[in-house]
Amino acid sequence: MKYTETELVNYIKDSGLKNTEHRLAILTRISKVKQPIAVHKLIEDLKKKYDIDQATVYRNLTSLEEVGIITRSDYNHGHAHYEMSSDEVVHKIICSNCETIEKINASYFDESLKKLIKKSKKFFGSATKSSVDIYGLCKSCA
Amino acid sequence: MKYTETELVNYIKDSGLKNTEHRLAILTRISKVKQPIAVHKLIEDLKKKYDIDQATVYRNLTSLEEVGIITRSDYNHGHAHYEMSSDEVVHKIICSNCETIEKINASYFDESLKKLIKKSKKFFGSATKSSVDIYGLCKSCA
DNA sequence: ATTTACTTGCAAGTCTTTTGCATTTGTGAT
DNA sequence: ATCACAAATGCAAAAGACTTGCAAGTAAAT
Repeated sequence: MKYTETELVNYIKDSGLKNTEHRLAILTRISKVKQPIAVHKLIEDLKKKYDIDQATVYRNLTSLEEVGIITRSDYNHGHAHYEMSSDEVVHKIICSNCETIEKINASYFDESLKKLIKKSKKFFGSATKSSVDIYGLCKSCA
Repeated sequence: MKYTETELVNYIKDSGLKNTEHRLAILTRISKVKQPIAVHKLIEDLKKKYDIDQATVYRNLTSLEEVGIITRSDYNHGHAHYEMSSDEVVHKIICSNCETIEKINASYFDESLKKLIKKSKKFFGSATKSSVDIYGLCKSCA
């Protein structure tokens, strides 16, 4: 999935947030990586190009997540990862050692997942996000 | 699932770890809660009964997880939760606000999950752990 | 009982994330 | 264009989660 600058700007504006240089830079970076990006990596990358404070990055990650543009996931590594939000449920396999995250297509999950989400809504109240994750060791780490 | 003290002691001994008072206390506490317990809660609980240092708790959580007795999960809250390891895949619904975690039975997932794990092994190298999680707001928080 | 490797407590340190406050900047109305 | 105001930012400090070095203690095999 590719995003044009205009698309990203519109995501921000339509959400009610202000379109600031830093906010757009953060979102652009997230939109350009194929896998969820760790916050420390994101900050490191952004600091190369912009004079940006880590507090700004963290505050923007929170606001962008609140409006649903990006999605946070922890992968048992003690720090958060972010990626663009997506309607389609993506299944991931995560290396417990090096934190490599690979998306896996498993559309045969969709039906049972829909069923589970429905059940969850009845049971809980709301269901906004779902994840199907497998943990293991990637070929380099095994 | 209930565990006797002897069972827990055997888990520890069979794993090659030493059966210390603290280690058993930690494992016992984890085994007695029905849902994954947050580390800060675990430390708080244990300090009421034992003179135990947080470093000891963290070190034991790591060692018990390494040998496979307990399982760590982060739920996008910035801190780890632990529960007894289990062969059966349990599906969970997590309240993004208050961190309530409820197990949900969804055995209709088992087959597609087996398929995905098989695929993951081929694709990645190994697949040791899997999770199917739904996030939302519980009835009190909605 | 002795030995040895594993455990623990303590204190300090690291890493991740948040917060208070003064200043700056988008954006909608004038 | 300019104004006004809420939203966003930088900086520095702090809070929260977790780890580490080291000396002392302990489980368990011999």
